Order: sequence, then C-alpha cells, then structure tokens
Amino acid sequence: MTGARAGLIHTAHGVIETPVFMPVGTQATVKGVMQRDLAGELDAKIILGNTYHLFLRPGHELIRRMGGLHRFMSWPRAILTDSGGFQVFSLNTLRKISEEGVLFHSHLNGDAHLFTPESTVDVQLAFGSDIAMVLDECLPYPASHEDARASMERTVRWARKAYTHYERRETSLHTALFPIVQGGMYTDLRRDCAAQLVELNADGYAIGGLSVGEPRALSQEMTEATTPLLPADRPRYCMGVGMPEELPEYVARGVDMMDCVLPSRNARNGYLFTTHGKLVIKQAQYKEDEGPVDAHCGCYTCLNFSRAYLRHLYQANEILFSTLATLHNLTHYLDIMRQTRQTILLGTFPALLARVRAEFAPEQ
RNA sequence: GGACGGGUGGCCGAGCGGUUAAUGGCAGCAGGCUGUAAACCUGCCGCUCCUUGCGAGCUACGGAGGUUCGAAUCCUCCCCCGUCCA
Repeated sequence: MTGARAGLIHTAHGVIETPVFMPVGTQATVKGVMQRDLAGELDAKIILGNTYHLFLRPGHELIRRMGGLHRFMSWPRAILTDSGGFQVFSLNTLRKISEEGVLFHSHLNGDAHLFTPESTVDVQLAFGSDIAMVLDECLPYPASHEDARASMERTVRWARKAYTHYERRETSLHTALFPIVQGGMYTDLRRDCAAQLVELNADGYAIGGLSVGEPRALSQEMTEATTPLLPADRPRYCMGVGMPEELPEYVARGVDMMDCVLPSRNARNGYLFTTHGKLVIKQAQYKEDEGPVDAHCGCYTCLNFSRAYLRHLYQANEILFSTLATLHNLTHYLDIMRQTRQTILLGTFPALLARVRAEFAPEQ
C-alpha cells in the first residue's frame, strides 16, 4: 500500500490529470520551448509563472491590461504562479522580512518593493492565475527549531491574511489560492503548520521549504509527515522537487503536483535525464556517438538527433541546443508522471516504485 | 635596399632584470545545478615522477651567442612577420 492517488483538478483552463509535473516558466516562458511544443509535443497541462519576476517585469498591471497572463503569453492551459516566497530564499541578500511582508530590492535595478500577503494575492489575481500561492517564507537549511517555528508561525499568519484578503476579492473567481506548509526539517512543526492551514479550507495545499540543501531522505520524511494531515479531497503540491527517480517517491507519499527547474535548467547546462540515469551530453565521450540521447524516449529530439549532434550544438553555443535538450528533459519528466498515473489506475504503482528504487538505489 | 613596430604556453594577449611555469580572455577537460538573479557557476588546463605537497625534476617566452649571482625581460648577430619609404 502506498499513498499514491490519481485525480483530476478542474480549472478554468482545462482539466489536469494528477499526479502531474508542472514545467517552470518563471518569466512567462518555459525557457527554450515554444508554447506550441509545450501544448503539443510535450502536452503539459499546467505550467508555473512567478509573481516576483513578473511583477518586476513587465508588471502585473501591464499583464492585466494585456488580457491576463494566459492571453499575454498565448498559453490557453492552466497556470500556477508562485508568490515570491522562493525568492525570499534565493534572493536572501536582496530582501528584508518583517511581520508586514518582504521588502525586496529588485535584482534588476535595486528598486524597493514591499510584498505583502495581500499584495501578492492582488498581483496574482491581476495575472488571472488558475492557482495562486500565498506568500510564505522559504527557510534555508539548516535552521534551528526555534527559528523554524518562528518562521512557520509567520507563514501561517501571512496565509490567514492572504486568505482573508482573497475571500473579499471582487474579480477573477477562477483563481484558487493554496497555502504552503512550512516548518523546516521538523516533523512536529510541519504537523502544527498543516493543522493550522487546514482550517482555511483551501482548494489545495502545498508543501514548501524543501530542496533547500537538506539530504533527500529528509525532504521525503517531511512530506510523509505532512500529507496525511492534508484533506484527502484536495490537491497536494510539493514545491520544487525533484530528481526524476524521486517523483514516484513523492507520489507514493500522497503528492499530486510537483514542479522543478531541474529538467529545464539542467538541459541548458548539458545535463540530460534518461531512463538509465544522467547523460552529460557535453562530455567528450559523446563526440562521435551516433545514438539517440535515450533509445526509450519518443521525443522529437531523441527521434531525430544523435548525441554527437547535440554535443556539437552545445559546444558551439547554439540556441537550438537549449530547445532540443529542454524538450527532451521535460518529455522525460512528463512521461514519468503519465506512466505513474497509469500504473496507479492499473494498480501496479507499487511495482513501478520498486523498480525505480532498485535501479536508483544509492550505490554501495 | 632603408625606417619603424613585432615574434610569449592550442589561439589571442599581458609582462619588460629576481616574488614567473609566466596576469587576462578564448578554446579544451571535468564537476555542480531541486517553488530559475542561471544559454549559469566552480575547478583543472607545459611534461614526468612520487611520500599528492604552498612536493621534486625537466622543458619553455623566434634561433644562436653574450652580460649578470639571476634574463621572457639587457646586449650582439641571424631568421621570420607587419606597416611605411625607396
């Protein structure tokens, strides 16, 4: 028995079959991939956007005037926008946290902008996001229990404020708002947090603050401690994970949605994911390799191009490399999730999980 | 034929008596990347050896000599390259 489940999420921009992997499109684009391929070849049902980045450029009011984010970027399917909570972590030198919110100094020009639980809801409503995220504090690892508790409690207060504000909204009734469970690497804090957030009766819940440098086993342990406390009839979104072989692990722990920059970023950096593990296409050993990246992959890249050609494109710094590599890596991730869903429906998910564990067991 | 300016590690290019196996950049090689400040970042990058160390030896700044305790750096001759003048 595992906690794996297959479900459906209904949005104004389509039905999403879960478990689902969501490609990251921070600045209203999944880097290197055209929307045509995202919907066609890749058949992604939902992608991410980012509040912090899109607020700074081009600005949420501009996006509203352009008819919303979907229309602006010509993406007819669902969009989930992160709140800027991750930038609290990644841009830690450019921000200051207070009870009121987060004061960011733009990485683009240094301008100060205060992000509050309420303002981030408004910005995401202006985007017309299908799923908006509450402003949270993504805590670095390691953190003391005391710090993690204080941070978690503030995240809960922010979530309540965001929710109160969200429920008074007059526009965009199609936007759902997900709170985010924090609590560092402490199961008691995770449980406390989840218990308090559940009171908001949200349409879905996220688990955040993972993949911030902790051991993999810990991220999974935190997830495992949290999911049972979240309502069974609402989607559960584990933010920012993971490696391909970890996806089934999260699904087994009751996670329905995941996103990660690894497939897209690593693709651009010459690191491809295959059914047999990693393939660093930039390595000299592929210079004259006529084979495809992954013989088991049916993506456009694998069907048409050799490792030698891809390595050449990487070496030559050609734009096409990013596109072909990203297309492949995202196909790999999305295929894993489609296959995972299929096995859940067929009742063979435990076998798939066992197979993945056997193949990717930590060496020695 | 003459006058200048040059020849530096795979390439470009600093250095212009010792702290220089020689700054930088490129190319090359390897590694990292987890709600994207990322088409990015880090390390290695003359050869050999080993007790892998701010280790030892060797070779190296066009060539051959010379000055000097010490030369990529100064001198002499030679060979190339560029620009200009005949």
